[in-house]
Amino acid sequence: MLKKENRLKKNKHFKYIYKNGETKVLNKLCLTYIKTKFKTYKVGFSVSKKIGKSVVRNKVKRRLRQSFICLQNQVNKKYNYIFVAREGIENMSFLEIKENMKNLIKKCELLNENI
RNA sequence: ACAGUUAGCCAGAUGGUCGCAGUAUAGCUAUGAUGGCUAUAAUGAGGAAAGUCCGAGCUUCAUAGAACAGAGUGCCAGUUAACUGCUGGUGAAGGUGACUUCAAGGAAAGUGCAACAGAAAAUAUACCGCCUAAAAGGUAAGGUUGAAAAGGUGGUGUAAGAGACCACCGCUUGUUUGGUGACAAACGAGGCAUUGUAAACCCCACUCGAAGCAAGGUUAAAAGAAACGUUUAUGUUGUUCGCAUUGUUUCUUAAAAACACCGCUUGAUUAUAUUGGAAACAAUAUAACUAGAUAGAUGACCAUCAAAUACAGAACUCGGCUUAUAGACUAACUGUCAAA
RNA sequence: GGAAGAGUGUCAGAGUGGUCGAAUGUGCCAGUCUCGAAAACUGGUGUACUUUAAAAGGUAUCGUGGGUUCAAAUCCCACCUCUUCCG
Repeated sequence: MLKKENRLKKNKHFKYIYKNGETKVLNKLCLTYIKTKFKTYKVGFSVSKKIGKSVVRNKVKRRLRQSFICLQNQVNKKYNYIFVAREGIENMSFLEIKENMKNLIKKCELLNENI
């Protein structure tokens, strides 16, 4: 799991990022990001009720978290991120999601490959 | 062997690497705050956690108040904290059977409804018919309609007919016996009057105050703006009475006006044994403490088990009901066929 | 987590248990009008299966499945889907 300080929690923060951040979409995964005001970066995940029942939603959320943990060290740490799942993601395997996330971050030019 | 009925049980396991949650212990740090970080330890979703359909605990709302309205239940006995639940029985219906199902009081307290068709839909003014020569009547056997037509079948009887009378069956009703009781059986009597519908209104008996952990409480509580109101407003399910509070509500800014902490998990708890009971269930003894999150904890990868998983994720807590469900197992019983 | 409400032709939306496949509007089709269109006016029109040479007919269907009733879109029960409200 992510550490507590790296999680987005407040509804207010989510609203702020949605309002002011930039959004990009790739293959049923959506990323909204903005420069951070906190000491470290923060990440949030959003999975809506459209995707399925609670079991399915939990599964998707866990896979998203796990994929982010794998990419954690390669990501630019001066930004806040929200990942939003779209319909169809429940049929993708873990590896597909991980690969997809990596490409999405690359597309936003936030991937720091030197570190 | 095949086909079934009932009851019960399991809900992938083991090992390795990384990672999460609260708890306990130790250390470091220092917040408005019971905070934050690191290490170690053991623990960490279900049989339905689901639907929210019933019932309770718990909390708040005058005194837990009054009346009317409203809602629910409905064979009998037992059981439970409580229930529309459960257990056993009675009756009815279904099945060859094991067995299963049932909102199963009252239509003789009253009101309503029964379309179309039909003579007539409940007070029979009787259409065709039958009978008396006709008139005026008698008749409810036969006909047609309809979901339903005024006890049924067979005889006696008659002008023709009719429970008018008789036998059997059904119905109503009385007594006796058995049973705690629902009810059953036996023996008589009536001579059939009074169709169906109460998951139509209703009557009878019993039960129900309301809202829900987003309940509600604790600490702290700065500045600005708007709306309503001056005995109104708000709360107490609907209405009336009665009662309580004295301002109430909303928005903006700063971590924040709770997004902190309590409520929150030791409980009608779980496991085992014994006793009582036909069973549901109850009593006693011993042992155990077993999730408590708040953008919301169980995941990712690898190996083995022939193969590999269905329905599905705690959100204050229990007892039921209902619905979803791959695969595997246990026990008892029934029918058919074959062989001995 | 808790509390309410809704589901009827293509779409919107009425509907006392009985002549209801079901008012009305909209959409679609045909006609009148016009040089041609629009508007207006008139008439028709749900879907599936079945039967027939065709017309006319028959059966089912008011979210799904049961029940009460002679008879259910309507009454009762269970389930499914959608919507709204409570910080």
